[in-house]
Amino acid sequence: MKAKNSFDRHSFFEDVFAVVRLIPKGRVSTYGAIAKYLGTGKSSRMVGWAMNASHAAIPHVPAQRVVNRNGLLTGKFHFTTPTLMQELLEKEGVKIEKDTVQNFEKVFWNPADELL
DNA sequence: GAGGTGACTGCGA
DNA sequence: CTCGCAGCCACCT
Repeated sequence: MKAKNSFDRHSFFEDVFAVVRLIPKGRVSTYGAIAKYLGTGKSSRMVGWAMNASHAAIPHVPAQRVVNRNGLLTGKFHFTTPTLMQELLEKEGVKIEKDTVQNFEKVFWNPADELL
């Protein structure tokens, strides 16, 4: 196939990036919430996969604010350093313990609830 | 163009 | 909370 990059056309990556960038500082969201908001619904994997390309997104996407439904920093190994994700969140006021967001229900930000 | 992969989720136990 | 199973779909080779 042609060597088409994700940026050759309007892909849902951009939609994911747009939503993630809307996450307020000190808040976090989940892949499922974003997926549902975008309509991908059950395919929350696609959100995670989209985040895989977030490093190349401009402006930068605050992927550290996106965790799985358990509040676990599942994607921290995809950052520059495995500790960067936690450090960024703590710097924003989000408490992290054992790679898990503390008070997750309180800092959770649901796009389908806030944006719609 | 078929097959493999994955930063996930929901449900049952 | 943990463990296991199945479904899900865009992207890459």
